[in-house]
Amino acid sequence: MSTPVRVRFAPSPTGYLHVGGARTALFNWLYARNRGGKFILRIEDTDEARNTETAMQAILDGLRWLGLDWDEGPEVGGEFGPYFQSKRQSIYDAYFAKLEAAGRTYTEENGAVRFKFSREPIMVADLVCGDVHFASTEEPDMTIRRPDGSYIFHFVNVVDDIEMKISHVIRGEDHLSNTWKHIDLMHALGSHPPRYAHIPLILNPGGSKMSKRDEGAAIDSYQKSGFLPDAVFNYLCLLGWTPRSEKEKIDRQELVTLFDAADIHSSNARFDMAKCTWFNAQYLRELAPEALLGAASPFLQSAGIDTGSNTHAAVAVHSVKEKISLLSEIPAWAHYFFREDYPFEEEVITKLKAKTENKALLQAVLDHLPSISDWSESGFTIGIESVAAENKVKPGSILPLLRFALSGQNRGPNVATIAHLIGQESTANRIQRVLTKVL
RNA sequence: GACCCAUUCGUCUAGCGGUUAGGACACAUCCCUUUCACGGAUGCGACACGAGUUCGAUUCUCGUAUGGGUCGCCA
Repeated sequence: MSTPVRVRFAPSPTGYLHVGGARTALFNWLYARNRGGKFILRIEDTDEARNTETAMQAILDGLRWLGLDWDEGPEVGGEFGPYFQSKRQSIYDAYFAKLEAAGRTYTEENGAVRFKFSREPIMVADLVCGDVHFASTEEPDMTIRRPDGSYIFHFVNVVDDIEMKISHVIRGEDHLSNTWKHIDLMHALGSHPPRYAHIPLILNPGGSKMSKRDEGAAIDSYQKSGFLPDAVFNYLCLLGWTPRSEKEKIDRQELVTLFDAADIHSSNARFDMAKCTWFNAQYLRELAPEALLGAASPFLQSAGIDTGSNTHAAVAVHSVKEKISLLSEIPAWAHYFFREDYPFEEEVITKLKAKTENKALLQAVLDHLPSISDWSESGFTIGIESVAAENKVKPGSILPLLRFALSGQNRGPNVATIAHLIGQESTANRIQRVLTKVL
């Protein structure tokens, strides 16, 4: 009972990191961290024709982005390496010889080799699905080696799990039906099978398997659309697993503490982008101004916004934090803090032109501006209140006009906040410009 | 076709024989409010179906239906 926990994520570098694969990695990682075990990354690149270096980097990048660090594997090494199946041929040859010696193989006419099943009933004692019984009598013997001497997934997967002393195999439920074959192979090789935990699949909103066309299928798309890794991490955890906890927003450390493979569900879950986005909004709101600016800067840059010289940049970006759910929304909500040539939304122009007194009110504000000596948010507000009183209107009649003048749009943070951040001079210039050119 | 897994609001789920079947997302309404949001409140909304076991089934058993998966010299 004291065997150390060693789990692995074993992707095949044929494309990108899929959301289902990412969650498999996540559960393995959580299990290892919870039990004080090792999380191993093994690259299953036995199919030369389909594997690429860029695909492998995409997988590594995706795991790193999610904060899933591996204890053994590519770039970090480990005592059971190499961690690329393409570099373990001699190990496989040795195990293959063992199987041959045991009389459990036979060769096809063209040179491919099959593993002779025991044809005994086999039970998979699954941590998630319970005891699953297989008769193992109908299926044809499985091919384990190609005519060219390279090995098939089922064989190398099993050999590596033995060699790397994997204690628990946590993988997608799509592997459950083949697990008896792996156990049969393990027995033939004289090894004890690891514990298995087959986790439910992530389905698209339509209820079928997530494909690369589905929104949210590729992990790098989350980064591109402005998700925070912690939010995606949290959401993915809750797809197929529920902690004994009332809340849903749970930070990484607490998830590690709470995680237990026994609580993993056995039915598939559909992916819901709206809820994932909600999680992101929650995590976004926790970011301090500087952290938010850091996270948002790639998006600001790609929108052509330069925040470098603006000393209020962090505060400005922070002021729209509660308006948005994704980092990618920030440029549209905060661009006017960083440039004077911001656009004016057409429908707002039309609305303002409809009332002739609007122009006079803006002029009154402009005239009053120089007499505001305290350009703090409260100082500005007092100034606006006095303009309102002089013109016998409520501040609520003036503020929307100002918002439009200062930002070009009809939504955003407090007008006082905007005015304070862009400064007194820019405020006057912006009102002046609207008066002469827009209205 | 054979085998395997599953089935609670639209979605994610709680429930582990007796509950007004709870929460979250989404949606709707109201409150707050200079806007947009946040937040708060309320509403909408589910045990796939049929037998059996039981004093009593969402919960246990068996069927049926539906969904998903596996049966590759892909992984």
